[in-house]
Amino acid sequence: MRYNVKRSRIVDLLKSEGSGFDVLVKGWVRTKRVSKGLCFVEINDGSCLKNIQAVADESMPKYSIFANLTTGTSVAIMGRLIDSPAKGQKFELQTKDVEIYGKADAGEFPLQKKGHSFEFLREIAHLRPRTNTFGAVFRVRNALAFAIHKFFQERGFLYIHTPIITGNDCEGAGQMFRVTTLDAKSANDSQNASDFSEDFFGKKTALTVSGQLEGELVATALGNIYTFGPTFRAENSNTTRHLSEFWMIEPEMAFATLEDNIAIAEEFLKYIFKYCLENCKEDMEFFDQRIQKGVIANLEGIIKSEFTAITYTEAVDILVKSGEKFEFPVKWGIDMQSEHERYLTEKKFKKPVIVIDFPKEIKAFYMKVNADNKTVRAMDVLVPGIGEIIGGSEREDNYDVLKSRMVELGLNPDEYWWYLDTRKFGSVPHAGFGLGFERTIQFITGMQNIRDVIPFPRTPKSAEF
RNA sequence: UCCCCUGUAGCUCAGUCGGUAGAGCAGGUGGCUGUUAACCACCCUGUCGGGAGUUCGAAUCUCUCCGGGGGAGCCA
Repeated sequence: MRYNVKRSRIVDLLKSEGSGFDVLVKGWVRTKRVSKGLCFVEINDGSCLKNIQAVADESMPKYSIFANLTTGTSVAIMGRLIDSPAKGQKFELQTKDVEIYGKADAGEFPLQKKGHSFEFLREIAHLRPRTNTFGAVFRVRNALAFAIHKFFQERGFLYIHTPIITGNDCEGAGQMFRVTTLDAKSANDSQNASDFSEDFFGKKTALTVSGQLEGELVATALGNIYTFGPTFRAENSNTTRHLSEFWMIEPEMAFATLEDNIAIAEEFLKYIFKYCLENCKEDMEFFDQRIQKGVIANLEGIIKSEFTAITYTEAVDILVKSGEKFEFPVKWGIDMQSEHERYLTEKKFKKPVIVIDFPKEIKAFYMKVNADNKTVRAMDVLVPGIGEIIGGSEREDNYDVLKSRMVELGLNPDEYWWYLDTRKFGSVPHAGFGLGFERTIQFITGMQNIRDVIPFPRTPKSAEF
């Protein structure tokens, strides 16, 4: 179809100031309704949640083509944008011409006009972006990614790319995916013989479980940095909160303490929530109505509230005195279970809670040890429904303490010589945290399963598409 | 990895005491001048997840394998 009109995005047409002019729309047929000599076709082009309704009657030259369009067909519609005479939409297209790009057989196309279960849609992940819910999810995902960059860029943080293939094993953050060019058998042999000289990198390598250590190296030169990239965990986790491949944001700040870390985490979360509410209004209303009632009010409440920060010791105290019957009894020194986090965020405080100063035994080697020599300067930001959304800490900046912590936890300091060097040469106090990108999308949208906030989820036994 | 639930038409699901399967939607055909998950009528649709067993007879009971979901652990 050749016209002097440029393709318009539906989002722009529906916001149009006036009407009565010709426009060209390209998209996919969502639904169709036919009466005698009159047909309504709704087109969606992904630019927004709403469809635009195209109307034609028998006087339109290509009416039979128009009236025979089926759900899923890709089309170009040329027509006049008019004020709709019927209720339900402000504007509609009075169709003058139609062209089919690609048909979609009505008997075969799996997406119907009606709602589908998310389980079913996961099996057709290649087509699910064409649904209302997933269109909205991916638009919010995009906005959130942009908001994160915007937040850090406005504050002078530099976006740093840390490696995806990493040579330092046993980072302690979880099981790692091996990266090798050896065939499966010799890779296994090598594992036992710990001989990787034949392998591509000449050493044992894996996909990163965190960019933090490398992030620290750069932060101790450039000041404030952040990473935003894919992260991989080979854990056999089967939950609504875990993926084998997910995206993580890790800011790292030189000359910063745990208190600075807490302040920036709170400001950050409020900023990105606000950005999504303001820039994805229509999609957020959809989530509020159809996915989880109250998500908008919940986010608005959080933006206005002040986060509560309590120490681990205080948290244990609250839990012990709560009178709740927990499956895992609470006592100082244990790691907090989901049920404990839930109690704090959902019952006790009913908002995000920051827990700090955890026992050093249950936290990572790089966290700064407090003066009491029992706890470390860690922080977990817990939110209702999801649990831990941010995990961070002030880092141990004392060379000797860090080295002995590594030994305590069974790590070989020689393998981290480059990390230790930052404490040897011009060491500075510094802090940072990690934010799970998908968990944040879950929290914002109210989507229950993490597999439904990433286009093509990777989970144990599942890597189709 | 552990615990629980689940698998019936393309989708969502019903199927009682064990007697060989059904509804809505989708799809097809026809009808209807403005529909909004349009409506009305008619038509089509099944290795009841696979295998084995109990039984005269299994969607239904038992065992087993596979898939899916939820919870837990691990974590973000």
